[in-house]
Amino acid sequence: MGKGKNEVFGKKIYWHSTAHIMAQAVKELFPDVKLGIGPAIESGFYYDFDCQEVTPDSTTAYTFTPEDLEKIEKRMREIIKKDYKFVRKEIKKSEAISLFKKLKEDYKLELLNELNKGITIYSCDNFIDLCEGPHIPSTGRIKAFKLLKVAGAYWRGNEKNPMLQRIYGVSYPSQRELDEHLKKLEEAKERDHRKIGKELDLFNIFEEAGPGLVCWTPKGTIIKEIIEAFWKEEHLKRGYQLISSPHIAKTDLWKTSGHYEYHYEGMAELKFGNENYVLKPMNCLFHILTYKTRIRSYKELPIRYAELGTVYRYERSGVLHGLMRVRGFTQDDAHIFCREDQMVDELTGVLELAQYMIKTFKFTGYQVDLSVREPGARGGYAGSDEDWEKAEETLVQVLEAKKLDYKRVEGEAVFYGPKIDIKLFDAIGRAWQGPTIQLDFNLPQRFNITYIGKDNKPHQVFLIHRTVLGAMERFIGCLIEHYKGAFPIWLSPVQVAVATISQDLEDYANEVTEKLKSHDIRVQLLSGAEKIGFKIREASLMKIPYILIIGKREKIAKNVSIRERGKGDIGSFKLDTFINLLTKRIRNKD
RNA sequence: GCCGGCAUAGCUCAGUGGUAGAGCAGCUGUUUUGUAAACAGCAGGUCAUUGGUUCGAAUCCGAUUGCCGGCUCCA
Repeated sequence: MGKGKNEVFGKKIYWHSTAHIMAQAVKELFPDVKLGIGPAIESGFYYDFDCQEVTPDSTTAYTFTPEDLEKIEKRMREIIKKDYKFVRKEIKKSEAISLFKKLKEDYKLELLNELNKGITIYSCDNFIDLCEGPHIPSTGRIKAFKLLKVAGAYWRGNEKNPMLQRIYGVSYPSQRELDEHLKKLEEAKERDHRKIGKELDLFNIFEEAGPGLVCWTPKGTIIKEIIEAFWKEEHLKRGYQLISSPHIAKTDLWKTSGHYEYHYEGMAELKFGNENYVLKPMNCLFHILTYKTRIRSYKELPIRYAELGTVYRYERSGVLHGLMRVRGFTQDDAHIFCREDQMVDELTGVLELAQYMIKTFKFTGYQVDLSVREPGARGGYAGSDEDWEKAEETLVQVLEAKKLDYKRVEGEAVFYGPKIDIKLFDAIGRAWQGPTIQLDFNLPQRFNITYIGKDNKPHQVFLIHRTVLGAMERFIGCLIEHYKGAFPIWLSPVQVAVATISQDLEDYANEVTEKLKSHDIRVQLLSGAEKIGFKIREASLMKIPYILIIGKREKIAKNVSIRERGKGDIGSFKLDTFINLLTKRIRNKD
């Protein structure tokens, strides 16, 4: 299947039909399961099953074993071989209700309750399912499939509902395409930042220290520091002022902001002397206090405070994931205090900076979401309807001016305002929120953040919270997967390995190493008794961009022999020539 | 937090009720080397923790912790 729009559509039909075949097989093998839903997803399909009745005496629901999956696959093959037709039928709601009542499909009945017209069912041999369709004509069209994993999933995604068993799978019109898909999944594992992080010795998360708390190694810290230095430089260029704030603040401050009630689960409170303090889950309050240290004139605005601020949030144990979701992380935070007439320029500036970051780090795939309110939802949101409408209008204006493809997502906004979220993808296609630009109608009110206007009267400021990377941990996690550990030279913890062929060449190798160091190049000398092949292998596995081979010939000619990552031996050069080439590449973030 | 799986040496992994294993890494020695792994020896483990079953547990059962895949959550 290609990438054309029709074919993508076809893929969904193909996968959805395979989900039906799977449901049929499961129902035949486990007649007491109740069906949930079985849609096609980004890459494949799933179907949810309630297994409570499979073992009616047990207090816990039956769960599918790997052996069950094999049995289900076997049964699916038989159904496919029979080449049953998928038959579509439109029926009345009342008929549908009595049909699914008879079948004891409680979940289908629940879905039916919310449907009014155009109710269709699909049958295939003796299997009937409530389904909008469309489907492929017959089961025989499925040529290759595999069931991949089984997982728990709440009915309708609500944790108050029963947990169903979800089986994931994928199918293709040929074995070759299926094999390619499976191979891609295998290859994606090689990009996993947790694996690469260990191999390249970039970071650790110690059980002894606590889950979700990252300890950067010397190599990881180099990467982090370089990114942070770059970040600071770019912010100063753009009129931001750097500030820095402590890790804790009095609980009362978080009560004033409203965070205390709302964010309680994720916030850690501690006794500090005789008073209660909160371990900061965000940096904004310190920025606001700094703003409020004096009366501000309209002439001073916009004020842009930026900080690489480390925050702590209690994330539930099941959601932690390497560097991508942690409990302590450094936000590349900034707060912009501005007037309404400055909003468009400020938002545009932030969006441009975020795009510049993405471009500099050479991210190709990302997604832009415009997160707005739940339609019709009234309570629980700060700000007036008018505020929200105007804010959305402004955000749209900015996005369209930048000609960005974006998706409007209702209900994704936070309670205090709408936002633009930029999502980065990991190796297996999971989206992680990186940069975010959020408008805040809440804090300016609660803290009475104002400026004195031309009219000599106080006006409420417009507050923008924003990150252009997201958080250092997550951003570097995405970077590792994006580069597969082969960082561009400006970010590489070790930029050059100097490898001697025999130990009597150490003098010249030292001379080369010192010269590189004097040009601020990060260099590692491999001067041990090992053979050159061993040293090359070591340096290659560490993904060092350049390896300089030092042998007798090089020493006599005062040359270095160069191996470039991904290219191999590129020949002998004068050291100065190499340094020029290298410093240019570093400068250009090539 | 929920569902399922997993946890053996620094790393990658073997070991299904009867004395804890390999490769790599480490240390010591030999080798002095020309573009992705030289050779030998040595050392290294309360089998995550904990309770139970058993004459006997890495192995079977329970609890806890952590990790993995989902779900939910995520200012």
